[in-house]
Amino acid sequence: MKITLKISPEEYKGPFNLINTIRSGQTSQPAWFYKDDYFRELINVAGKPCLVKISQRSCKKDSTMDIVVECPENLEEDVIKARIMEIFGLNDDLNDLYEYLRSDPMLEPTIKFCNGLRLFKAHDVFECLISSISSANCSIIRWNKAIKDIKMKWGDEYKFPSGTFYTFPKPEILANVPEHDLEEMQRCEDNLPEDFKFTNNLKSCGVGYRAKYIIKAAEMVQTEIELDKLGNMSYENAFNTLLKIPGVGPKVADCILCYGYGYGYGKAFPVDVWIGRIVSELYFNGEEIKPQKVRQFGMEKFGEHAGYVQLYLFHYARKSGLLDSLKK
DNA sequence: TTACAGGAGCGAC
DNA sequence: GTCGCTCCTGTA
Repeated sequence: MKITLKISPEEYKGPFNLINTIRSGQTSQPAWFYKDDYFRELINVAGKPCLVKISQRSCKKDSTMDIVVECPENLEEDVIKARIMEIFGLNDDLNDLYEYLRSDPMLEPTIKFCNGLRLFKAHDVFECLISSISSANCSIIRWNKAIKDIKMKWGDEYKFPSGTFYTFPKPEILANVPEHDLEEMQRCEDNLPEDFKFTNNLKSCGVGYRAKYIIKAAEMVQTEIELDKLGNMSYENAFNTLLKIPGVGPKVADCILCYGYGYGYGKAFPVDVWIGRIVSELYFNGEEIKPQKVRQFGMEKFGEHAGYVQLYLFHYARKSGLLDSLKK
């Protein structure tokens, strides 16, 4: 059945820009599929797979969101709305954030370049974990494609009037997929034609050497790591727990806490080379600083706003040309 | 064509 | 604990 609803600017604090939020490359999930003015994704709402389509009328910032939900049975509007509010960071108070950003001359310019940009939270923390592992040492385009490939190959397929969508596979599925084409070949008992292309393995999705990390991560979340409990731990505890997973270092762990769990972990400050260069340029006269120091600096200086500050600094640098100037 | 960019793992110190 | 090499793929 089909449910339509709206979320108006009066329902959240500060501006919201849907396109920028979805396309900002946050590792909670790949960008949603875009067609005919609507961004689309299959979301689990109250245990039901629903196709959620969202459009923000015209390009005007702060404009109302039009939402169409296709789901197998009737769902409370409030439940759907709460889920969407959570995913798009609409419970975060951006007026409060902007007041904070304006108090620092280095951060103040980020506001006009990132207006309405919000944390894009995971709708599936396991997907966020694997997305974040895949993003390491990799471009946004590449890891987005990899995750979409994984969903198509091993996710559950759901057909809706407006198209076919896939869930992110459960850990027990992903833990058992072949790592590379040799392993896939060994598992085939049939007589295959000589020129058969092996494409049902993780490496064929473009994750490269991270394939073995992904499989191991999928195993670990079924045994020693309980993703559901991470959200209730102290930040340090959750961070150290995530570091046990292969392929998860400090940057990836912070991304998972920031985008996967949001709320309590506003102080996570994911540091990649770009954030390192930006922080160095803005606060240390371009002097080279080690990532660990940048992380410590970010967490101490920006406190509970650290996650948003890193998001805003990166996009400000991208759009203002600062990033290009740092490449030289 | 080859060189390099991008985080994390790993072995050497 | 820190250094430097390696992993894979896309891009220049």
